[in-house]
Amino acid sequence: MNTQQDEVCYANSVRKGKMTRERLLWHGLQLVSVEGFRQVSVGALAKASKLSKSGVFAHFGSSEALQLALLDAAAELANKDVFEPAMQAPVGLAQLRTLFERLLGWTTRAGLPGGCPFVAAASEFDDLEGSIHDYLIKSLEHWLGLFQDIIQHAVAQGELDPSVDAKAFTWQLFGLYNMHHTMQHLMHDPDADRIALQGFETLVNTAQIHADA
Amino acid sequence: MNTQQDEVCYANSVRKGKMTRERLLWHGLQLVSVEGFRQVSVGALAKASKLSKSGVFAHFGSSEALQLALLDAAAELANKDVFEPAMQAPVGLAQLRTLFERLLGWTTRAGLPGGCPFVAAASEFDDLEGSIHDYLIKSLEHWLGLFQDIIQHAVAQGELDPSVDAKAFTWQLFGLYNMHHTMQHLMHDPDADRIALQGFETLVNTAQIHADA
DNA sequence: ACAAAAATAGCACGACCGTGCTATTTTAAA
DNA sequence: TTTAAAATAGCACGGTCGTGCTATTTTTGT
Repeated sequence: MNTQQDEVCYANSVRKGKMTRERLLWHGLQLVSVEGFRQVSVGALAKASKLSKSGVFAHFGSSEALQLALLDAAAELANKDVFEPAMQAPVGLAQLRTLFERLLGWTTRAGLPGGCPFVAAASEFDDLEGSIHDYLIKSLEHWLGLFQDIIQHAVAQGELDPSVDAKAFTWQLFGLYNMHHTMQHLMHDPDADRIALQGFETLVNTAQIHADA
Repeated sequence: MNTQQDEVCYANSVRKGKMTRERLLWHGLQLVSVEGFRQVSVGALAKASKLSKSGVFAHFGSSEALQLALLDAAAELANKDVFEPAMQAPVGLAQLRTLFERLLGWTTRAGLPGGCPFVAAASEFDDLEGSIHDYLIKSLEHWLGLFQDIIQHAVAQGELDPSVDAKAFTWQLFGLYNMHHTMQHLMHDPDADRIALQGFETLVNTAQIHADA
C-alpha cells in the first residue's frame, strides 16, 4: 500500500517531503490514539507539527485522505511490532501464542499512549460509509485470516483438536483483545494482562480437550 | 395550533419541556448510535429535532451536559431492555445466561440502529478526562459488579465450580460482547450471534469442569 | 381572562473546520 | 550557479461549533 518511486538517485532518494510526511503521521498517530480519528483535523495537526495549515493539507489533499494515511501508518506499525516478530516463532500453537501476546499492548510499545487506532476506528466508522470504513474491513479481514491460518496450522500439527472452529476461535481471541483494551485504557485495571492471557489459555485448553459443538 | 391535551393535572405535572427533552434525547441517541458522541452537536440535534439551536441548548446548558444526558438515557434503555427482564429469570446460571443473551443486540431491540452507545463512548472517551469519562467508569463498574454477583450466586448454587474467577469470567463475557458488536456492525457477519453464544457456553463449560489456574 | 413562568426563537460573537487560491521559500538537478 | 520543481506559507471563503444575550411565544396556575 506504500507508494514508492525511487528515481535515478544514488542512495539519496529521500526527498524532504517524505520525511516531513512521516513526522506528520507520527504526530497524527499520537492525536488519533488519544482523541480519535474525527478529532484529528488539519488545523490541529498543523499546530502539533508546527507547520502551516496549508502545508499539512498539501501533504494529503483532503481530510479523509489524511485519516486514511494515518490508519495505513498504524497498520504498518502493527506489522512491525506484532506480525513480523510473531513470524519468527515456530509455526502452530507457539506462533499463535506469540502473536496474541504481542498483540496485547502493542500500542504502548509502538509509542501510542492512548490505545489502538483500529479499536477506535472500528467504533467510529462502523456505521459510516467511506474509504476508512472499507479499509477497516479489509484490514480486519486480513488479521482474521492470519489468525485462522495459524490456528489451522496448529490443528494440522495435532496441537489443537481437528474439530476446532477456527473462525470462532479467532473471534474469541479478538474479543479478548477488546476486553484487554478497555480494561487497560478505560479502567486502568492492573489485572488486564493476567486475565487476557488466562483467557487465551482457557480457549486453548478447550480446543485441545474436545471440540465445540 | 396545539389544543391542550392535558385536561387536568392534579399531581400530574408533566410539563411540556419534559416531553420535548425526551424527544431530543431520542433523536440524540439515534445520532450517537450512528455517528458517535462527538458528532452530536447542538446544531445537528436542532436540525434533527426541528427545534432552534437555542431551544436545544436551553434544555441541557452545555454540550458536555448534553452528551452526559444522552449517556444516561442510554443507560436507562439498557436497564429496561437488559437488566429488568433478566431479573425475572431464576437466579444463578439461568440468570447469567438470560442476562448475556439479552445483552447481545439489545440496541437493535431498543431502536438504536448504529450500535451500543457505551461501546462507542468507551473508545471515544477512554483517554479523555471529564464527566463522561467518570460516568462511563461508574457505569461499567456497575455492570461488572452485577455480572460478578450473579456468577457468585451460580457458584453458591453449585452450578459453577467454586474456584471460578468471577472477575475474569465477567471480563471474558464482556469481551464476547465487544466481539459480537464488531462482527455485527462493522463486518455484518451473520455468524455473530452463533459465535457469541457458543463462546458463552464454552466459558461456562470450562467453569464447570475445573477451575482456571 | 390574566399574570407569571416556562419554553422556544433570534441574533451575535469568536473560534475552528475543510479547502481553494496565490505567493514565497527551500530543495534538488543542470 | 542557475533554474525548475517541490515544499511550505499566507490568505480568504463559507460553514459549523459552543454559548451568551434578548425577544417572543406557549404553557400553566389562579
